Amino acid sequence: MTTLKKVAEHTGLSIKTISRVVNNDPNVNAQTRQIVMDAIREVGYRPNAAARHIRNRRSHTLGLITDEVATNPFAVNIIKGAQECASEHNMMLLIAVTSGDVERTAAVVETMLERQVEGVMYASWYHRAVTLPDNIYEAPTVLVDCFVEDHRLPSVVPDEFDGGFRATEILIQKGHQRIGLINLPLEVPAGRGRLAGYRQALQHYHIPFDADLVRTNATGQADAGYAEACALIDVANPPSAIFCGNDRTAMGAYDALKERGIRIPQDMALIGFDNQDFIAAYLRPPLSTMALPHYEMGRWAVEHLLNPPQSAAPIEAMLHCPYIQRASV
Amino acid sequence: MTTLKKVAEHTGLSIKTISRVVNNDPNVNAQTRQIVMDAIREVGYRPNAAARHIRNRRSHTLGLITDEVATNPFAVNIIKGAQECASEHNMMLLIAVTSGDVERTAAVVETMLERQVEGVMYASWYHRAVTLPDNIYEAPTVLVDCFVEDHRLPSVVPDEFDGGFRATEILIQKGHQRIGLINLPLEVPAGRGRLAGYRQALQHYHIPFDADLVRTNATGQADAGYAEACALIDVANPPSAIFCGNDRTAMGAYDALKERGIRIPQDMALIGFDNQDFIAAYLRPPLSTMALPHYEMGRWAVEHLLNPPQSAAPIEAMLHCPYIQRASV
DNA sequence: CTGTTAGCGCGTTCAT
DNA sequence: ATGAACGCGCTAACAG
Repeated sequence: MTTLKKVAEHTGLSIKTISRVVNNDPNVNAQTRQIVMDAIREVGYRPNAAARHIRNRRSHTLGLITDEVATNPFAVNIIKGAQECASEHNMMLLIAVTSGDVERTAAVVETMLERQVEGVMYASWYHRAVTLPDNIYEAPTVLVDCFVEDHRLPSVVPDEFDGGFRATEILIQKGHQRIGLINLPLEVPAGRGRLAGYRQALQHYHIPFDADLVRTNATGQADAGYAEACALIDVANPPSAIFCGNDRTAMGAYDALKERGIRIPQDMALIGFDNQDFIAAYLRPPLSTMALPHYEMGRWAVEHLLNPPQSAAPIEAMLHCPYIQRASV
Repeated sequence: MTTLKKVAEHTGLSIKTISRVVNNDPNVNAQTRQIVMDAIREVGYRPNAAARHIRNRRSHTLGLITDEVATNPFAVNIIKGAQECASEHNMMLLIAVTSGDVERTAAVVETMLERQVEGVMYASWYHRAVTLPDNIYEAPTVLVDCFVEDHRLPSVVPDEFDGGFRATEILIQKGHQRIGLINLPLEVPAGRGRLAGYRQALQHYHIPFDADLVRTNATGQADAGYAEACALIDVANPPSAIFCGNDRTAMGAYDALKERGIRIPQDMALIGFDNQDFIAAYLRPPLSTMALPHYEMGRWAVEHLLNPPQSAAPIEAMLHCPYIQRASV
């Protein structure tokens, strides 16, 4: 290993002078600096981050724990957002996957704490309440796409209500008056929030709410989406547009409509939610949908960790879900 | 911060004795050990990984650099495989995304080197040749799902040839004699390897090769897959089965077949490649396909870093692509 | 079985 | 502008 000492011996200067040069201390003679720089290149010196960490008491490290996100294509942009933001702030990311297991999470947090991470993020692959081990409170923490029941930890999640409202509004503004909803189960925030947004939009535009037009995709999968779409088509007074609780539901709905020769969007408009990679864009016609702000949540989390607000109560940030216009509306 | 010293003062013992307990040194009196353990709990001592790193000269850290994999749902299982394997070996993963930019990669490698990573992995989101900065040679490195032209670095990639061979063989064993191929471009290893496997299988089973049955999906996307499938259906003597170079191609082919009322798999068998999340399983009927061993490549890379073979020449490992049987064959 | 000494690579005193 | 000495938290080597 090449150390400051090596460079010092190589130049006949003191360790401290080398250190000054490495750290851009102005109190160094220009000539000396040049000599040192040359020597550094020559011997191939590289600072030792661990030693610096010990002295400066800063690890320049953030931990990112995920239940399954690293393994779930769905939410992987959280990693990208966090990583890029961290990198802009000279921080590195330590990652770990826990499969949501609390004990495993505790162990992972423990090792991160031993490494003196300056903050930890816990990310879920879908918006939900999570159970976390106690030791996570020992580090500054931000929850990404999830929250704890008692809201003792700051978190950043998608604004489901607003997304539901705007998805419905887009359909209304296209002239639709009967709008079906194939919702996600009410057990998840996405289901509750999007439904509430849907109802609010209806009310705002003076369109009566019709319970026959609201169905639930219990599994969130494409096959159930197919079944619910069929049911929706078969009601007495069928809708002219369907707001699908997620893109997989829409994927199933596409099949149902195509089988019956119902054209999208001419005969039936469809709007999805999630902007799920490799589905939304590749469906035929490409699916218009509300995007989940994964990348932005990742960034927000790092930003918040590096720049915590003074406020006493932990924040719950709700990020905007942008509309991705394609060809199904 | 709680240090060994604190615990030592708390117990009246020497620092070294505390250290022994923490490190499970057998040379400690059982009673002393108990006293120390209690004290550790009481003062909330936690070892400092950076200090250990300096002393032991081991960082217990591996770097994972990705061009876009962290951001690309497609290959994210590389992370999961690497992470799990690392974790089993008491190592943590430092990750970085470089978007394939060589200078950025050089900078990232530099910071990883400063942190004395014990190895670095460079992962690509699809099998291809990559250009890497010189400093990557300063750390033990494994390339994942990619390789350098001169093969100076060990790498692990999918066995494209074998996958192509077996995909074709599966179709043949189902009784098909005329088998179409919508291949990926020959510029990528996947295109070359899968085509070679296809031809080899044909030859092995004494089925003549017919150039009319081989088409190329230039973009690898679903819409081009649709077009090529249409073309294949329209040849004079059409195939009874199609081997699609990737699942997105198959996704497009599904649309082409459905439009024409051709049933899958009764009228036309379809086999994909990649086992792409949220596509293969959700297509109707679910797509039978060859899975890319992303998870396994991630594991292999860590294993190789932690347990490098003695051989002089860098290995290029080719991992098996398992057949995922669903309902399209 | 336990403690002392030394030193990992670095940066902060405080001198010179 | 430069350097000597000390200490960060930890462990290896060597006493005792």
